[in-house]
Amino acid sequence: MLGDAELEVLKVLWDRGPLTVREVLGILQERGRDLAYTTVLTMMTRLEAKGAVASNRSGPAYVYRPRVSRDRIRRDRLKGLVEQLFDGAPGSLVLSLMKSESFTPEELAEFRGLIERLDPARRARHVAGDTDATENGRGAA
Amino acid sequence: MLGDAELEVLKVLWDRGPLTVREVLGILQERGRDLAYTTVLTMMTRLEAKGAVASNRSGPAYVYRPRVSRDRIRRDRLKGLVEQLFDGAPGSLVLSLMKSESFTPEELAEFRGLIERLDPARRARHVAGDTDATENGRGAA
DNA sequence: GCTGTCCTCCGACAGTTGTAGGAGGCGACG
DNA sequence: CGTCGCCTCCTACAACTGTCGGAGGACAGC
Repeated sequence: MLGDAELEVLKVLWDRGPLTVREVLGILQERGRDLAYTTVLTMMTRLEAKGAVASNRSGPAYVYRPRVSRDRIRRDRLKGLVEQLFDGAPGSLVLSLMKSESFTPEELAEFRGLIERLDPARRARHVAGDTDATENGRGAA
Repeated sequence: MLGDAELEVLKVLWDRGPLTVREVLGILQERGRDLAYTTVLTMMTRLEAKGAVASNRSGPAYVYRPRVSRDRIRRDRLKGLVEQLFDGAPGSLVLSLMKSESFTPEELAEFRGLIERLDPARRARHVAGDTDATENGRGAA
């Protein structure tokens, strides 16, 4: 759905809050990304058409803000990848990643903690129902 | 790089070994995927142009076989996703996935084993404290 | 030898994405 | 008042992807 360049713009909005086209352009240019003003404008217009951002006129220019969270996009991409290449089994993905990436001891510790929390059979400690419902429900459609 | 339809064809080749265009077409049609012969031919030709498959004439038709492994594609996509959306920190991805997917006890056990293998130094040590995932860049701490 | 059946090659065409130019509106300023 | 600068809108266009049709070669069977 979202292309690479579109995502790049969306990421700027996630990181730096509501911004105008010119501001986004400026930030991207600081990073060495050399684009025309209208290119960024097109990206943001398309993002709005796709429902990924919203805008409201404020002063001379429109100000855009994200309408989808980074977390939602992350989950969607992850889910797509799992279904497309890992037979729908997220565990395969994790295994694949663990085999091909090196993790810091901190990360490993974190995983350990997470596993503890996810596996009540193993350690029936206080498994607080911390299902962080950060966003709208996992609707079907 | 590879589009969805191209990947679909490649997956058939991974699963069912060297095949002709007509055989791939047949398999896809069995799955309810209704395509023209030439469409599949185009996919396979493009896959070959991209180096993802190889072919050799054998009898009346070319027989195609994968030239890139499923594992390679998996790793590449995973890496792309990590860089694009998880700040280059594979740990963030794993955390995200673990938070939003439910795993079977078998998978969790597998992860545990994997963690042990990846971090032998800490094998016996139990991590104290609740390292809260602040999700910034890894290492460099 | 003509026809039917496969196979490949070439070209086409629409939709998406990345990139941008030019037209036209509007307020600031000399 | 004319011009500059900034903003949006519309249009364009190339690359990539998904989808195919028709031309043309090779071989089987009548």
